Amino acid sequence: MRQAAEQAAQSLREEILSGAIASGTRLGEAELAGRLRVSRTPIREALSRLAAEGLVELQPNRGARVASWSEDQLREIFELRLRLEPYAVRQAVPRLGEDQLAELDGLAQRMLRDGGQDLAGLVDANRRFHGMFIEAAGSPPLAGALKAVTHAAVVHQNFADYTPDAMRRSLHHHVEMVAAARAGDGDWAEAVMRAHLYNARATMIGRSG
Amino acid sequence: MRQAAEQAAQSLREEILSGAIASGTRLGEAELAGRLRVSRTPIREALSRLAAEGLVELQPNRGARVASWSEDQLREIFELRLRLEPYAVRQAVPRLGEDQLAELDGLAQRMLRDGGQDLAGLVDANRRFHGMFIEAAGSPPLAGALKAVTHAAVVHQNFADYTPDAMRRSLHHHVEMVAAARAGDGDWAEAVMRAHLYNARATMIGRSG
DNA sequence: GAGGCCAGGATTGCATGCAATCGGCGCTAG
DNA sequence: CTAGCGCCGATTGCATGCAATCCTGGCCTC
Repeated sequence: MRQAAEQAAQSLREEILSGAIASGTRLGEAELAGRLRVSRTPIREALSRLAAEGLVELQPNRGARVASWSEDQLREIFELRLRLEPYAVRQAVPRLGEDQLAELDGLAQRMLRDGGQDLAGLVDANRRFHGMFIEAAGSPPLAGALKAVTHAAVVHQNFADYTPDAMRRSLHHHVEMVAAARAGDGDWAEAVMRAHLYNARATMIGRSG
Repeated sequence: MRQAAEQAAQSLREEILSGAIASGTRLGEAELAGRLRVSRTPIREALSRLAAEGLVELQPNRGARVASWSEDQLREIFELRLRLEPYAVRQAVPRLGEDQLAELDGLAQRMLRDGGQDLAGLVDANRRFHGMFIEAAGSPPLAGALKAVTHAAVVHQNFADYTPDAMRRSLHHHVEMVAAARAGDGDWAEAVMRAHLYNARATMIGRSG
């Protein structure tokens, strides 16, 4: 996987994770090849990878579709995030530099100020916020496991379902997490992340899926 | 990923997970294509997937190598297994049928009887043993996360480093886990798995890597 | 009128060919 | 004798072509 294929994979990943391509959408090789201006070979390679990451589902001789999740699976995904992501945050806190803290702060403030008006922007900022902690934890295996779990649709469908109260709580959690990180208090940050995820899970489970 | 590519991926996975191909080994596309009797295209697709799974490392224009792990990463991998695998066992226990219990029992007994003489056989049986619990947990996201974490070399290098005492404990843990599962006692099984992993980790950390 | 079947078009799966890049070796200069 | 440069074989990356499979619609049969 290199240049063209890598780029194609990244583009698709981005589009799926941001919600630009809906769950269940069919992904034809020829169509993608035309759209991304490469031949089908790198497209196939990209789809292969995304399938291994769990973002798309491949059916033999029947092409690829953007993956979708049942409510049970979403519940399970939160269970796993609860076991991994607070841990990741704890590991990350002592490793965050001033640059990263500033960026996290910026993201948290921006999300809070916008208040969930711009849903697409929120999804993206939220993804980057969580991603930065995972990255900063500095453990490829941990990052891999979380990538296998933290799927787009979760984050995305999620925000669409938030009540105003849940949304407010969520946005304030981000800010609090940055404060904890800046204070160098891993316990605190970990606890906030845990609360953050329970809040998200409750929102999700009470409703559709 | 379908027929030839799928088969190639499975073959390679098997060879890597069983330790037949050592960590760091170079995987040339042409060589693999010749050995597995397919063209380079499905090989490339297979390597792509295995890279996403973390079993091989792809360097642009420089081919693929079987992944290897630093001691820090191995430590981290155990940390993650400890967070996921006991949970998986707990979920699995109430879902195990008589057939599966019998198979688990057979594996545990066989490993115990052999006592670590046949290292390759042990690695394989151990992999199947753990895999059955993960499978039985019935959660694709959990299985995915654990796959991203439970790499071959870990299990493999591991057994090679076991002291006789640690080996004995490990093999008895398997038997005890089956007893717990048969008793339908998820708490028990979970606790045994936790002990099992701590035992493995201690073995690994005290020594090289 | 409904259900099954067959043909045509579309799509995937794989093999092959060619351009681009990399690594190793020998050559030259200092 | 050593360090740096450039060429050449080897390998990867991608595009294209062809065979196999699948889906869709229209038709025939009951």
